[in-house]
Amino acid sequence: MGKTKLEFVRSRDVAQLAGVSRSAVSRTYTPGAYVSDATRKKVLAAAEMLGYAPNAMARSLKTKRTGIIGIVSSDLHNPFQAELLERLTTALQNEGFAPLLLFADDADSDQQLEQMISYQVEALAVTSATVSSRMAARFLGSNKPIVAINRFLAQGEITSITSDNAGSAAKIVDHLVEIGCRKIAFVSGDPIASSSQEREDGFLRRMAHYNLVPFSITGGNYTYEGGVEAGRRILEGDAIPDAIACANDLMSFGVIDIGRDAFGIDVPKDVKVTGFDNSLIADWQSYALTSIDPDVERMVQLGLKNIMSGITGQPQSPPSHLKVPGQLVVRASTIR
Amino acid sequence: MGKTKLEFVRSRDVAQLAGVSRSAVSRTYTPGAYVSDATRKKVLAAAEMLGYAPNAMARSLKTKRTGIIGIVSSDLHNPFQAELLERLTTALQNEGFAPLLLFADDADSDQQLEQMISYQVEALAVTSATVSSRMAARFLGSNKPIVAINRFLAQGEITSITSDNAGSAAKIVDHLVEIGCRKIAFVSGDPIASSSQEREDGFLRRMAHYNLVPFSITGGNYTYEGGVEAGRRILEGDAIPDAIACANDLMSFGVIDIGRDAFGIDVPKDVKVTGFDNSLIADWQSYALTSIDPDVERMVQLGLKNIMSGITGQPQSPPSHLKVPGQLVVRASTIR
DNA sequence: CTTAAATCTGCACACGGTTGCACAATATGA
DNA sequence: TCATATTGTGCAACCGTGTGCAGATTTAAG
Repeated sequence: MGKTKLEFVRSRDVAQLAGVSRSAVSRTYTPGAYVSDATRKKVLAAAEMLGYAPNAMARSLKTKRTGIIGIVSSDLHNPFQAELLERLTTALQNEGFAPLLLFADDADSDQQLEQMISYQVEALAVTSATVSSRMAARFLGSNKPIVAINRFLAQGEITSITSDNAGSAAKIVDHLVEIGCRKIAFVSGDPIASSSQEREDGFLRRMAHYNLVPFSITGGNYTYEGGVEAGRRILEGDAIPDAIACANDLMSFGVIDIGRDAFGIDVPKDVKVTGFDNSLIADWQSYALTSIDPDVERMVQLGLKNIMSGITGQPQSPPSHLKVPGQLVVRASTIR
Repeated sequence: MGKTKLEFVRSRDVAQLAGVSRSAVSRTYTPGAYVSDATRKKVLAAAEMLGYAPNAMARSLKTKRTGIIGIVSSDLHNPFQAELLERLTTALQNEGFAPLLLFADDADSDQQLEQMISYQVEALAVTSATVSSRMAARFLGSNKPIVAINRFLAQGEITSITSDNAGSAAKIVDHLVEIGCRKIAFVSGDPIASSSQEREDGFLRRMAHYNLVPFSITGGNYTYEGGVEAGRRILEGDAIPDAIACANDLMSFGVIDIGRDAFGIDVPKDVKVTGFDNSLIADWQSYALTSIDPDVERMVQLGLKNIMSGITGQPQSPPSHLKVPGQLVVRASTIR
C-alpha cells in the first residue's frame, strides 16, 4: 500500500525480519534440508507477512532446474488440439511444472524456439506439425527431452506418441462393412500431417483386406469448410456411396451439413458417416457422429512419463514411436 | 554429438572461442550497446558454432525483466475461450513476450498463482472467472499489471476489458423486435460469470424499453447440454415463444437441436434463435446462427496495450473497466 | 559429569549474465 | 605533430538463491 516504488521481497528481507540467516530461509523452502521447526515457523510467518515467494530465476541458476516445460501448439480452432492442450497443461501443472506456451502457426517458429531455449525449458512437448529439423537437432544436442504428441516428426529422432491411426481407421472400415456398407468414400485431412496419411493408409489397407476399392478419395484439409466441399463433390455425381469416412470430425460435420441442406440426404438412412477424434460436438444431437476416441488422456500420460524420465536423467532412452489404440464410438450416424 | 554429459554453453565459452571478453558477448546481444561490427561478427560466428543462446534466467536477475507474462485461462472446450487464448498468446509472442500458462478450472489456483509470482511474471492476464481476492491483492501490492479479459473481477481494483455485453444484448432485442418478435425467451449462462449477468441485464432493460416482458428466463450454464435442457423446458409447454435469445452460442446449438429433434420445430420458421460470441460453428450450415461478434481481436489489443503501458512503468493508471462494442451478425436463424 | 553423536546454523562462494567505470585504440581537428 | 573527442574493450561488482563446510548447539550415551 505505502510502497510507491516496485520493490521485491528478497530472502534477505525475510531473514532479517525472522532474525535468522538467509540460509535458514532458503532451507525452509528446500524439502530435504536441516531446519528446526522453530526456525521454519519463524521464517514462514515472516514470509507470509512480507508476501515472499522465492525467485525461481535465481534459484534455477544454482540448481540448473527451471521447472519450465515448453509446449508448441497450434490451431485451437480444432477442438481436438484444444483438448490436448488443456489436458497436457493440466497434467504438467499437477506435476509441479509450469508450461511455457508457443503457437507455431506461422512459419518463423525457429526464433520462438530459440526463445524457449533461452528460458531453459527442461523439455519440449510438440503438438503442432512444424518444427524445423535444425531446431530439433539443437534440442537433441543439449539432450533435453523432446516429445511429439499426436504428431510423428519425420526426423525420426524424436520420440513421438500418436494415436494408432491406422488401426483405428481399420476399425472404422470393419464397422462399416459389418453394417453392410460396400461403397465407401474417404475424405482425407491435411496432407502435411502424418496423422492424415496414417488414417488414409489404414483405411486403404483394410479395404483391400475385404477386397473392396474405395468409392472415392477426396481432400478435406481437416476443416469444416473442406468437409463441405468434399461432401459436395462426392454427392453431386450420379451414383453416391453408402458411407463416407472422414479423417476427422470437423470434416464429417461439413459433409453431413452439405448433404442435408443441398442434397436432402438423410444420415444414416441414405448415407452413413464416420469421423475421427470423438470431439464433444460428435455427441451433439444434430450429428450423433460415429467416431474414434483417441484416448487423449493416455497420450498425455505417456508423454508426461516420457518427459519425466528424460528429465530425471535416464540414460537417454532411444527415440521411439508409441501408438495408443483408439476406441470406436458408435452413434446414430451409422446405425438407424 | 560427442558430448555425453549435458553441458550448457555459457557466454564464457563463446567469448573464449571468439577471443574476446564476456562483456563483448553480452553487448552483442544487447541492442543499444557499444560493439564494433568486427567483434559482433566474431561473437555471432562463435555462438552459432557452439549453439549459444543467452540464459534468460541469469539475465533477468540483473535486468529485473523476465519477459514472461502469466495467462490464467480455463475451459478450452468453450470455443470462445480457445480463440481468446490463441489470439492473446500470439499477440504476446509478437511483442517478444513469452506466455506462462495456467489453467484454473480447479479451485486451488492460489498455489499455482504463487508459482507464477515465483517466476517473476511481469504481468498477469486473466480470462478465467476464479482468482481469489487475496491473490489479486498480492499482485496489486507488487504493482505488476493485472488485467482481466472477458471477465469483470468483482474486486473492482483490477482493470478489466470486456465485451459490451449489455449493449450487445440490446442489439439482439432490437433485431428481434424489428423482425416482429414479441414473445422472447432468454437462456442465461453461468450464474457466476459477470458476462452472463450483464447479458441478462441488457436483455431485460431493452425489453422493458419496448414495454415487453420476457416469455421466460431459463438457466443454461453456458453449455450445450444446458441449452438442450433449457430448450426442452421452454418448448414443452402449451405456448411457445417466437424467439429464444441465448447468452452464448453453445446453448443456442443445444436449443436448436432439441427443438428440431424432439419437437419438430423449424428455425427460423417456427422460432427464431440468437446466440452470443459468434463462434466459428455459428457459421455452420446446420445452425447459421445470428450472433454477436464480440471483437476478440480488439479486446486482446486493448489488454496488450494496458499491460505494456503498465510494464513500461506508467505511473499506475487507475483500474478501469473498458467495454468493447460487439457487432450483430445476422444469419438464417432469425431470417428466412 | 564427560564425551560423542546428532542436529542445526551462518559464512562465503558459485551460478551466468549485465553494466558502470576506467582505460585503450582509433579518428578528428588544428 | 599533438591535443581532444569518439568509440570499443575488459575488469569487477553486482542480481537473488543454493549449498559445502566448519563450527555451534543440543541431545544421547556412558
